[in-house]
Amino acid sequence: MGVTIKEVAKAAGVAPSTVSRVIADHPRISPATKKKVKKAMKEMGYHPNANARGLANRSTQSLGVVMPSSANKALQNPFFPEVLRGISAVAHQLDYSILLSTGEKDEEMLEGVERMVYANRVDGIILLYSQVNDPVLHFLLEKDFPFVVIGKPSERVDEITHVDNDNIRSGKNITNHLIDLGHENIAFIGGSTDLIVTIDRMRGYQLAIEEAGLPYLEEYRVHTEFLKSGGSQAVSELFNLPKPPTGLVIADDLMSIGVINMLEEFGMLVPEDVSIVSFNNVYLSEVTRPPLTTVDIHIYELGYQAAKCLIDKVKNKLEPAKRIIVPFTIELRQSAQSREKTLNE
Amino acid sequence: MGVTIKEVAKAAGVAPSTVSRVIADHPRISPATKKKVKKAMKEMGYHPNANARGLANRSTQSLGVVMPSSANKALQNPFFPEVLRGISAVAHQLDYSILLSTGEKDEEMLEGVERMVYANRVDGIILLYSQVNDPVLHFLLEKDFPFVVIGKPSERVDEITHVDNDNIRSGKNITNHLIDLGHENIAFIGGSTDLIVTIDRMRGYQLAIEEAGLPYLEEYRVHTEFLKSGGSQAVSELFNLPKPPTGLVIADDLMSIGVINMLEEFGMLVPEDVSIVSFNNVYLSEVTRPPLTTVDIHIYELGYQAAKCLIDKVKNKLEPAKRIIVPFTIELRQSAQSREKTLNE
DNA sequence: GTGAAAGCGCTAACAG
DNA sequence: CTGTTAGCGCTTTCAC
Repeated sequence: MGVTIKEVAKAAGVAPSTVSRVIADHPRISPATKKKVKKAMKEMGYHPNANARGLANRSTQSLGVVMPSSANKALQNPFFPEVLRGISAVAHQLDYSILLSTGEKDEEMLEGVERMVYANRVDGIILLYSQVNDPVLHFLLEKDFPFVVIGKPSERVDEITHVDNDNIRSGKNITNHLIDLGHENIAFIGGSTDLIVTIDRMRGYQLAIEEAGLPYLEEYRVHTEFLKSGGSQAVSELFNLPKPPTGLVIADDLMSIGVINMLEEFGMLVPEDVSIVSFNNVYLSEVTRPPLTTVDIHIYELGYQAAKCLIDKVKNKLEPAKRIIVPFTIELRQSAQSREKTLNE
Repeated sequence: MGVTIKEVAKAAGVAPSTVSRVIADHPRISPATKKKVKKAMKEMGYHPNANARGLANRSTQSLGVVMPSSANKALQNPFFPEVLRGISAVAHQLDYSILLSTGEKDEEMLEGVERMVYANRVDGIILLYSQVNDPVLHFLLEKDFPFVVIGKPSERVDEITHVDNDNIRSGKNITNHLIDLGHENIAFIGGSTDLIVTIDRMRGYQLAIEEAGLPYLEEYRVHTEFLKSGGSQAVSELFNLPKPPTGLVIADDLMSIGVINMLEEFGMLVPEDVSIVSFNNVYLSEVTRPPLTTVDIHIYELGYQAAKCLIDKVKNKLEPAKRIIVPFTIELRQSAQSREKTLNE
């Protein structure tokens, strides 16, 4: 095994506790011994043992990150690597490790989180999703374990630190963009209504539609699992309505790509026949054809802020619950065009 | 903090070591005490402390997973979540945790791995990529730390346990598919030649081309960073050649999607004007338009096998180096069609 | 400013 | 089969 603190101590001619103090950058230590010890550490290639440290001061310097269940294909959404990038950045900077947890089924996920918490493997946890009635959330709440969620918690919003976008407002804004382009029949396509993000974005859509005095129709709202076979049917039904939509608000870029391809199969072009706007601005949305008009939610920043909040919270149990709203911007690209143009073609 | 082994011992009226034995499922322990202890554990909500365990028996029950640097957009490739799924599956099953490491720059990545190793945070490491002259690989080799790579190591192939596909053969097969379809001018588009996977797939392409007596031309080989702006130019040059290709072998599905869109910009359709085949069979390749003819490399299985190998190796330092080749299959879809058809249209 | 000693929670001989 | 006794490597009072 590696060099231990004792060996360093002996080599430097001091006590182990002194070496420990040097590691911790203790104030009351003479520059001379400090230098001496540091030299010995370097020469011997000393590195503190995380386990021993953790055991001695009941902390782990690591953060748990919980991805959603991989049962659906949602995990393949580039959202996750991107948010991980943000988390990693601060973790690396502040010398934290990242423990990843996911699972095929919901039950497996809970098990994973329980293990992290019970075994004392992490100091805190970041939830990369938010859905109604989440057993993981309940568990964390019950154990009073430090955690933050990316997205808006489905309950106890004021007691749970979370980092989110204003999805209602962005939903409203992006829908308004379609309205400004002259569209009057605008449908909404989103994923599971168990996800808070879907709910919020649809709510924004609703607000814009109603404020503009346009019809907020049941038939205009489609909820389908990401790109599943059933999705194709749902979308086709939309276009068999007496008044098919000319504009689509879609809750996720990846879904948009799927929908665009479905539409093409039905012989409809985007944006010539139907305009599409969506959310996230993942990298793909820029290089797909047509490039997507989409809400940039600044995924990296979501991860970055969440990690910072969590570390604050971990270091100070009394840190109050915070809500951080990361601003969004709208990327205008080619998937949406004016209704006029649509008609003239 | 949580319940300790001592408290359980006292409650069950046995010694701590007995409790420890029960936890470890030690053979020589009477069913009676075993039951008694288990009952106490359950009642008190006991969970062993991972740190203390690790410290006492110098092991961590966790695996480090190293993703490539996030400097380029490669991280957004659905390959990674998918391979993580495979790793997670066995990790969960065998009660291992997953420590994730990545970094913006190469240097940061090395730092991350060093920390994992030096601080004794992981028992072994999985490298999710393989490139030439990788400092991380060198470090691991030098420290003689247990690790496996997914892909083919750039050096010391026989000494390093790795899980890979036969990328040369798959490259050859899929190129042959294009040849069988009657294509004679076939180009190759791949990412960085620092990546072994690119090299192998191109090599397969070369073999097929040469075996068929077709021209293996310098101008037919394009290496471009994934979907970068430069990529567009490189691709356009390809089609300004005196004999532009009618078939494209592309080293990665995501790249294919980018290329298809570029081509469309130039007014060329896939597969009508040019046929495309590629690799990985990520979920997107099935729902994109056209669906991609691609090599299914069984990503999940790669992760699954890698994790198993690593755990074997961790448990038994003497485990010999292995090479596991995960078989590939070819998914025939619509992005490639016969040269005849191409001409007739 | 530094050392001695106790202990974090668990495991692993060694006895018996 | 089970209890006793040492630690694993580090931190942290408490003295000096």
